[in-house]
Amino acid sequence: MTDKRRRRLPRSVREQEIIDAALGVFSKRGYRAAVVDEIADLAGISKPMVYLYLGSKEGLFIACVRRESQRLAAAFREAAQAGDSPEQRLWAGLGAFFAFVAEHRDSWVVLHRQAPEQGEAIAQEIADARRSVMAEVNGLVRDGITKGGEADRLGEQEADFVAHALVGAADSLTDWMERHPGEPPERVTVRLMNVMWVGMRNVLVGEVWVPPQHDA
Amino acid sequence: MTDKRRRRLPRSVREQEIIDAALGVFSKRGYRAAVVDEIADLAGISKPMVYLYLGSKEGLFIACVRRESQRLAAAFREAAQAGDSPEQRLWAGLGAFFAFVAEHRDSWVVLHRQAPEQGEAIAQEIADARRSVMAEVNGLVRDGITKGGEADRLGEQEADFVAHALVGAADSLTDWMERHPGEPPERVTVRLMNVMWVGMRNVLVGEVWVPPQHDA
Amino acid sequence: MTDKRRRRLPRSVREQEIIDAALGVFSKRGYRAAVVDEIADLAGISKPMVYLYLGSKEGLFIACVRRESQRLAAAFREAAQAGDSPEQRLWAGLGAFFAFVAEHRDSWVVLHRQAPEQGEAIAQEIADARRSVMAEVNGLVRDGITKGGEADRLGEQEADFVAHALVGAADSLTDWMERHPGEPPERVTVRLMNVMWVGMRNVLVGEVWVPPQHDA
Amino acid sequence: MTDKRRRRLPRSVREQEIIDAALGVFSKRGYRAAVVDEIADLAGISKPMVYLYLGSKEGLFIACVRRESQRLAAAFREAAQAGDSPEQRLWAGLGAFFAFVAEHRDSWVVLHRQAPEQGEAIAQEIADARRSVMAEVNGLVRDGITKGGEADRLGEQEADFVAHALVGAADSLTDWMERHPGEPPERVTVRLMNVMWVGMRNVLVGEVWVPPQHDA
DNA sequence: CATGAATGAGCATTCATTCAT
DNA sequence: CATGAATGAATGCTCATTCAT
Repeated sequence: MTDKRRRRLPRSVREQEIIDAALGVFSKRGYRAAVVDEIADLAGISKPMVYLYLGSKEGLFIACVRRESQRLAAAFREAAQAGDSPEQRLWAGLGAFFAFVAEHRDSWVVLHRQAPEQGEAIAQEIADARRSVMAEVNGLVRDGITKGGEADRLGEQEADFVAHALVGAADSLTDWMERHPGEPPERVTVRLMNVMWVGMRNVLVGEVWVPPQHDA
Repeated sequence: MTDKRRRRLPRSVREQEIIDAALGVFSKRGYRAAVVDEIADLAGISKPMVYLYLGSKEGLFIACVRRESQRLAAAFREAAQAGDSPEQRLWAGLGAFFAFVAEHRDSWVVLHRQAPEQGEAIAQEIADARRSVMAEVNGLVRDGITKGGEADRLGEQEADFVAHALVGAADSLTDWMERHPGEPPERVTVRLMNVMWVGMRNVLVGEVWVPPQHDA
Repeated sequence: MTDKRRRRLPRSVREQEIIDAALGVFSKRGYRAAVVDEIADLAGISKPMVYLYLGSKEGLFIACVRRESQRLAAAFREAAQAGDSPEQRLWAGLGAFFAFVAEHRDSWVVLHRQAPEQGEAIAQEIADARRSVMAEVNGLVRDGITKGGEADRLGEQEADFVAHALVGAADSLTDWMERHPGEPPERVTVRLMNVMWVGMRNVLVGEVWVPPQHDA
Repeated sequence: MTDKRRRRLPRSVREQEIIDAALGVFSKRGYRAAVVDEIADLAGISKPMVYLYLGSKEGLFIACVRRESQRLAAAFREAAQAGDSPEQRLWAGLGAFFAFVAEHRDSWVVLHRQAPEQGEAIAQEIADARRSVMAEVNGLVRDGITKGGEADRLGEQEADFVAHALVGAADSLTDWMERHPGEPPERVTVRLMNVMWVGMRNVLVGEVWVPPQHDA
C-alpha cells in the first residue's frame, strides 16, 4: 500500500493479499466495473504479478468467491457446533452468519449480490458458492426446528423456503444496520430471531396464518 | 426489432419502448456490462435515437430506475387501499409487492440488485428509489400491525427493521421461486406471511424470543 | 493517409482499403509484430473501424490471405488460358505468376513466408491458400509438359515436385530481383524457363541426370 | 528440463544448449512470437541465466543465426571439397546443402524464413548470414558448371541467378518432403539435379529456351 | 553461480458518444 | 426525424528485462 516498497513475499502470503485487494474492489465496483489496475494498486504490487498469481480477472474473481464462501460456511459450522440444544445451535449459527454478513460486507456482496451473468465459469462458481452457503443455513434450519419427533420435521421444501427468507432478511438488514450504527450485531440477530423464529416455531405447532377474508 | 421498420411513433411511446429495452438489458447484464448497442437493437432503433431520447447511458439507467420504482410503489398503494382491515391491507400490499418482484424480475433486479457504486447521479437515483420503495413497505407494516392503540404501535425503528427483513426475504424468495416453478406467487405470499406475520404479531403481544442460555 | 480527413466511404471501398493497409503491415512485420494501430493509420482511419470491418487481427490476416490467394490464382488461370500450345500456356502462366510475385511482394510474403504457427484458424487459412496456389501451378506443369501421349505424362508426384521447385525458385528470385533492379520481370521469367523448362523437358525425353561416380 | 537439475556446466556447453533451445523456439514461433521464458524452460535453466549468457532476446537470435550460418557454410565447403570433378563437387555440395536444409529445419527456417524487419542489428545479421550462404552456393555453381574454358563460365550474374533458383527450390522442396515422408533426401537431391542441372548445363551448351511465338 | 520475485511498456479489443448525411 | 460512419478513451493481458537473495 503505502510503505510496502518492493517487498519480497512468499507466494502464499502475496496471494492472500491479492485476494484481499480483489475482494474489496469487486465488492465496491462489481465484476465488470472492477479494474485490475486498482486491485494491483491496492495490493501494493504491479499488474503482471496479479496475473502471475491468479491468471486472469476471472481467476481473481473465482478465487475471491471460493475463499469467502468457504470462510462463511466454516463460520457457520463452527458456531453451530458449540450449541447445546437445537434452538441454541440455530441461534448461534444465525448469529455467526449474521455477524459474518455484517462484518465482511465485501465477502457477502461478492457472494450474494453479484449478478450471475458474467460468463459460464463465473456463473458456475457463484452458483456453487450460493448453494453451499444456502445448504449450510438449510441444515441449521432443519436441525434447529426439528425437536426430535418425525412430525416436527419441516419438509425439505419448507426448510429451503425458510432458509431463503432468513438469508434474504439478513442480507437486507445489513443495509439497515448501516443506517443504525448504534445497533450491535447481537441485537440485530436477536431481533431477527424475534421475528423469524417465533414464526417458524408456530408454523410447527400448527398455528398457521391464513389470508383474511373480505367482510361479507 | 422484428416487424418495426421505420415506424413513426410519438415521442412518449418510443421513449417507453426504449426504457423497456434498457430495463431488460440492464437487468440481464448489469450497468457496466450493458451495451448501448444492444439496447438500441432491442428497441428497434438506431443508437443515435437512443441518445436523442435519453441523453446517455446514465440517462437510460436513471429512466429505468425512476419508472420502475414508481410502478412498484403504485402497485403497493393500490393493493393496500383495497383492504378492509389493517391485516388485510398488509397482506394485500405484500401480495402486490411480492407479485411485482416475482413477475417483474427485471425491474426488481435493476432496483435492488444493482450495486449503487456507479457514479454519483446513479447512486443517488438508486438510493432514492430504494428509499421510496422501503417507505411504502414501512408504511404498510406500521399500519398493518398497529391495531389502533398507541401501545401496539411499533416504533419507527421496529417497523423499519421489519420492513427490511420483509423486503430482503421477498427478494431472496424470488430465487427460491425460480427453482420451484410449480409454486404460484399467492402461495409464496401466504408462506411468507406464515413466517413473518405471526412473528410480527407475537412481538406485539409481548411474546418475545430470548436467546437460549447455556446449560449451567 | 494524408489528405483523407473524415471521409465517409461505403463499406466495400473502405474494406478494401483496410485490407490493402493490413497486407502491407503484415508483410513488413509478420503477423505477431504487426500492430493494428499501424494498419489503422495506414488505412487513414481509427482502430475501432478496423475492428468493425474485419472483426479482429486474425480476421484482418485471413482477409488478406483470402483476397491475395484468389488474385494470384486468377492471374494464373487467365494468363494460362491465353496460350495456344501447352508450352506457351505454361510460359504464360509462369510469367503471370512470376510477375505477380515480383510485383505484389507483400501478397507473396504474406502467402508464402508467414509461419503457419499462428493459431488454428490462421494456419488453416494459410495452408488452404498455399494449396490452392500450388494446385494452380501444378495443373500448369502437368498440362504444359504433357505432350499428348499418356507416356509423356508426369505422374502426380513428379508434377508436384516440379511445382514446388518452380514456386520456390520464383520466390527466391524475387530477392535476386531486388538486387538487380535493371532486370525486367519478363527476362527473369525467360531465364527461369531457361533453367527449369529445359530440365523438365529433358526429363520427359528420358535424358535423366545421374549422380557421377567416384573415379575408381 | 528432464533430468538436468542444477547441473554445473562449463560456460561453453551451457551456452550451446541455450542456443539449441533458442533455435527451436525461434524457428517454431518466429522472432516476435518467441517467448524467452520458453527458451529458458527448454534449456532447463532460469531466465536470468539466459540473459547472463546471451544478453538479450536479440542476442539470442543473433547467436542462433551466426552459429547456424557457419554450420551450413561449413557443410557446403566440406562436401564440395571431397569431389573429383566439378560436376561431382556440385552434386556433393548441393546434396550437403539439401540435406542440411531438410534435416536442420529449424536452422534453415531461422536463417531463411525470418523476415529481416526486426530492428537494425537483426536485419544486418540476417542479411550477412544469407549473403554468406548464398555466396557458398554461388561459388559451387560457378565452379561446378565451369568446365575449364573461359567461354563456359557463367557470368557473375548468371551464377547468382541460378544460385537463388537452387536455394529457393530446395527450400520449397522441404515442404514437399514433409508431405512425402517416404522419399529419402538423396532421391530428392537427384530429382532436383534432374531438373536443375540439365537446364544449367544446356544453358552452357547454348541450348537456350526461347519464348514460344503466338501462331501467326 | 543461480533463481524467484517483480515491473514498465506495449498491444488487442471494446464501448459510449458524436458527426455528416 | 433517423442513421451509417467514425473515434477517444479505456481495459485485460503479455513480455522482455531486472533486482534481491
